[in-house]
Amino acid sequence: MASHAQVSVTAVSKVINNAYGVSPAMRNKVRTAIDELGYRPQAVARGMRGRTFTIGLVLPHIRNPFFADILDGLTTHLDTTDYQAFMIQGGATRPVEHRAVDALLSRQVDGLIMVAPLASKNRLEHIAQDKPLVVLARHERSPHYDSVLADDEAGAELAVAHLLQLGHRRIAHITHQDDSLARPADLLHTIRAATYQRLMREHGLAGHIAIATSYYNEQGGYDGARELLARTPRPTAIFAGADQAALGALAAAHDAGLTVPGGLSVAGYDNTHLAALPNIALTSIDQDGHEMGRAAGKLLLERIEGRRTPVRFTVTPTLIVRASTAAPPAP
Amino acid sequence: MASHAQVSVTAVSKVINNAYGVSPAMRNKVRTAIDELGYRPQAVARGMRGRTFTIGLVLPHIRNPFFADILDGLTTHLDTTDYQAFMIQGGATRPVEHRAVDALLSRQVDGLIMVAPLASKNRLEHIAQDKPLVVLARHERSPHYDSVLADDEAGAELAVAHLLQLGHRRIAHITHQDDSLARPADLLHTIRAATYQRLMREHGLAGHIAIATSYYNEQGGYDGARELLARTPRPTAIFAGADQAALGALAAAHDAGLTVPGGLSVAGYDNTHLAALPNIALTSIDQDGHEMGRAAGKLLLERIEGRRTPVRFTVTPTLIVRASTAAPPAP
DNA sequence: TTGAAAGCGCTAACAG
DNA sequence: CTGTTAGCGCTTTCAA
Repeated sequence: MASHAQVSVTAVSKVINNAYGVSPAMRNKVRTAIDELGYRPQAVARGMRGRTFTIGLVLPHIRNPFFADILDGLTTHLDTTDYQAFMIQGGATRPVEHRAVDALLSRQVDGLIMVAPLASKNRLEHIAQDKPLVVLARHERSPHYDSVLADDEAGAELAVAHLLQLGHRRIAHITHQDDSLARPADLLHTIRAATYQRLMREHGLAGHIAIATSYYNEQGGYDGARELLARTPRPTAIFAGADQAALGALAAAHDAGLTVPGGLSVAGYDNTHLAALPNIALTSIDQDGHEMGRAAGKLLLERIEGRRTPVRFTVTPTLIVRASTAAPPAP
Repeated sequence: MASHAQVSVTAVSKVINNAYGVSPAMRNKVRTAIDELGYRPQAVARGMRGRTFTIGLVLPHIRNPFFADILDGLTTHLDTTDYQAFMIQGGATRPVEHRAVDALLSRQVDGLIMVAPLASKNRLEHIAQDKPLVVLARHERSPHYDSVLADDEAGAELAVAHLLQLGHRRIAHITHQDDSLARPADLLHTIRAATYQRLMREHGLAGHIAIATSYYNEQGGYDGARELLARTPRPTAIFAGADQAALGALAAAHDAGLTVPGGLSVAGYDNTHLAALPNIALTSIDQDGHEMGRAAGKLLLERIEGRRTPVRFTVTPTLIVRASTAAPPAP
């Protein structure tokens, strides 16, 4: 490349990096040669001295459409820069997540974004020690990494309050059981479940608290709802901690011969695209994944540029009412 | 690292690569040091001489749950090896896909898997010239890369034949419009649409052929179905080329006041998890994405190991009948 | 069986 | 403003 342009490799490097000390003539010569050869700098070699312009995105999995919103937001921001995001599946267990992070680090990414990680806070701080890190959807405060999160307490409150206002008293909840080493209070599903319980108690409904612990996915929602609907007296509303689980709950209601919302009200969380489909029409909590992804990208690049002080970016969720919730059936 | 073990870097390299010419004693010494230091070789530096043990997976997007099946299958295979897969979003347009591939190549991945790429066959062969490549879901034959695909003609035939057998005559189809430079006949949505037309003609129903050209996603299915349902006479069945579009079609039917399957039958394609939900209960074509992902991983590693002859792996789809299809309403 | 040495393609420090 | 030089952490000859 350098020989084709008849200049030094240094010159090429400087042009590519927009560094000081290059004459316009030189710049042109190099640019021309780059175009003629279709030359692309090898990110891998650049990485040995400086940056790879690569950031790693650790997603638990790619089945939840909410993560697609986050990715889109991140991409929106990154498209204005030289950085590229690579995704890797963190999986459902800590060893797999651990391996995924190692894989990213050994490939010299410039920074990491982890979505709802299972790792302990210790481990996250360990990672943050030598790589810029932004953590999404975890509530702990760390001096070493940035956080992007939604106010899950406010969101859960919106959902439960909505059901209470409709007149429901026997409101049940489906929560998630994971392999995390985080403090429970820092996990979004724990917060959603705790808020549900708090509101029930505040309304004198402590005796009606009913929680099914399964998973934030379709099967989990199905199983959880089956269990809840088998109880006596049967709940008149189910607040599922995630839309994916709510879909399963809708299925279980259907199989139990219950109409929604006539026989059972169902509310979800995340406001994924699917919730908006008319024959799903799921009341849900919107938390703007696009904005969260965008913010995560912005914060990470700031950190890569050298910021050391931690930043916490919070999104305020809103309630989206659809046809899956209504007043309870007359007793 | 080498100094800690009191051996040469060469020795370390050999141990890590299980190369010949290392005594058991040496091997042990190095292993011990590796464990003590928690040492991880830098994939990036390895990449400058040899492999990075990284493969790139180019997905159009991560919103379609079918791609999650493919990824799971791929991961299943890769977990038995030293390779790691990184995903990158190829997007809806060729320039974005092009950029994604460049990003992967400049990071020295050892091989590429592209799912339903938009690039021309020429461009794919160009890529395959210097990187092992496996292409999923495209039908052209190339001497330079491997293909993993489902028999889309057989699949579409299953769906349409099913509707015909139920007694439908006014069967409509929703197809996809993309930014691809491939030969139309090599694209799965073109094949599905062409097969639909062929079957209609073979059954003397050429006059009832009705195709809406939109997109294989929820909004596309909704818009396409709206258009089809506005025609006179109205179709009694819609075969959507993808489950995602079928979901939108179900929504449109709902909005048009049509019950499914009473007023309208709907069939999809891909048999995603959502199709199995009872209140979706979508008749669909299953094509085992898990197996396709597994095969793609296997073929790519073979190619990385040196295979040069092209391989074509085909999956045979099956029909999964659910409650969204039934006999047409009496005229 | 071992290790010294020569790069891989780049960036950063320094000299001209 | 430009080019020379010294590595980055590995793998791969090639001598010892």
